[in-house]
Amino acid sequence: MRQTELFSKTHKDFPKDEVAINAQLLIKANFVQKLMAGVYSFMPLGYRTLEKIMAIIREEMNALGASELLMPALHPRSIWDATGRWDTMKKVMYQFKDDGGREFGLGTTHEEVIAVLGKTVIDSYADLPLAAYQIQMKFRNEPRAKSGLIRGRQFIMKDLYSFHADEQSLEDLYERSKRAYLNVFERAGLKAYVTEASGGDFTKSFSHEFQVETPAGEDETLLCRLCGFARNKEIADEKAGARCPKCESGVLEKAKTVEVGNIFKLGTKFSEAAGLYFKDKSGVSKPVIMASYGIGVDRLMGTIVEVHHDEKGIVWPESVAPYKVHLLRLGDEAEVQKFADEAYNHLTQAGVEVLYDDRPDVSAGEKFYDADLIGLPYRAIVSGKTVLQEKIEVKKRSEKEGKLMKAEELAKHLKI
RNA sequence: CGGGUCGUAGUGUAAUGGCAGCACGAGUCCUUUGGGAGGAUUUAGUCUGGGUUCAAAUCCCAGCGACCCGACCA
Repeated sequence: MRQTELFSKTHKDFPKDEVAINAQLLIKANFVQKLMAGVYSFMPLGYRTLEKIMAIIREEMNALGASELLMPALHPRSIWDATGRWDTMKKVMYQFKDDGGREFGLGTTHEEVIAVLGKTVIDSYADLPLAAYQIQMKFRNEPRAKSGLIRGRQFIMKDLYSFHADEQSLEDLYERSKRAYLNVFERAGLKAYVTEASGGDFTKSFSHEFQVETPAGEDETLLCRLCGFARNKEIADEKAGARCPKCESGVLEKAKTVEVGNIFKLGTKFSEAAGLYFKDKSGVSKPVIMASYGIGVDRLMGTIVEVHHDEKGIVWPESVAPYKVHLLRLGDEAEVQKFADEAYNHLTQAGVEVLYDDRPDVSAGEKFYDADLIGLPYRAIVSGKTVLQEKIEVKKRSEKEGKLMKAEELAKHLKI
């Protein structure tokens, strides 16, 4: 991508109202723009990062045997009345009427819709288990949107729903989903703690949250760094400083964390409400057992920035960086242009994702600042100096010193 | 939803009742090009509505909006 063609421009100043680091950096580097509190546009660089994150999520969900689908954001009141949640979720659901007086809500979550869909594919125990997921926009009337991408009124969520004939089948997928979730977060550059939390209205057992430690977090989690045990502070009987109840040798610490995912056993509440039943082996009709599994996709992006940045800007993990290499052309002389164009073409054709700062009349210093701010994993420089040696100067964002190499060498290096 | 802070050019800021100014950005021209270059010139603003006053960006009231603390958070 040539930067002269990119629908994006960095800002010289931090946005004055933002305190959250993820909001400051993502807006300054123009990965996102705020339309109103808790509602963001994803600019080309931000959208590419989102796509990278979504690709990781898709791989892990598909590996669980789940099918991807897409449900509507606009829901009729009737499906929410069936579960009684039209009233109980009044405060968080955007609800409205059309000119004819019909009532609608914008989806806060999709248990109601998926249960209805389940009826079209599930008849018998032989159809189970099944799992389906989507990556879609959710709407919640947050009384207080805050912390940039961490808590929005409109946000992107991956929601997976699973359907089972018995508890054992549910337990099996539930445990496998924990591993899949940890894979997602690890691949995105985050260490997540599987955290015991309240099971909510639907189950007596715990639900599980995936918490990432960062000062920007709005949750408080008691965790044991020794064995990785973690419990939401809201339900914990223990206090900070107490011995870990799991490994019995670590000490529990209170940490600020961001909840990037959660998994819930739903039981049969939604299947019963929607009339989602299956025939077991003896021909008896039973409600399908369900579970739901969520990941806040854009919240995950914000959390990555909270964890991976320095005083100069973002330091993207390679797995989610919008491009792998930021190629900077310093100087507009014909030889430099030609050499830089060739390097860009070579890398691109070799399959390397390159953002090419081909802007004319922009000082070297400004290009350096922008490159540090945007935070791609590798910076490659072409200038009068490097052209003389017929090489480019390559430096990792996370390192101080670069070295000269040919474009072919860089392409080869990145392929490994 | 309670409490607090705050709304001035595209962005960041100054002007504490008396001519709305500065920097960056953007446009044009010239010079520059390894860590946000220099000169010349042009451009653009007081959130909305009401009130007080000879006079309001400034004081008062209301609304709208942003951020922070709390409450809330399938």
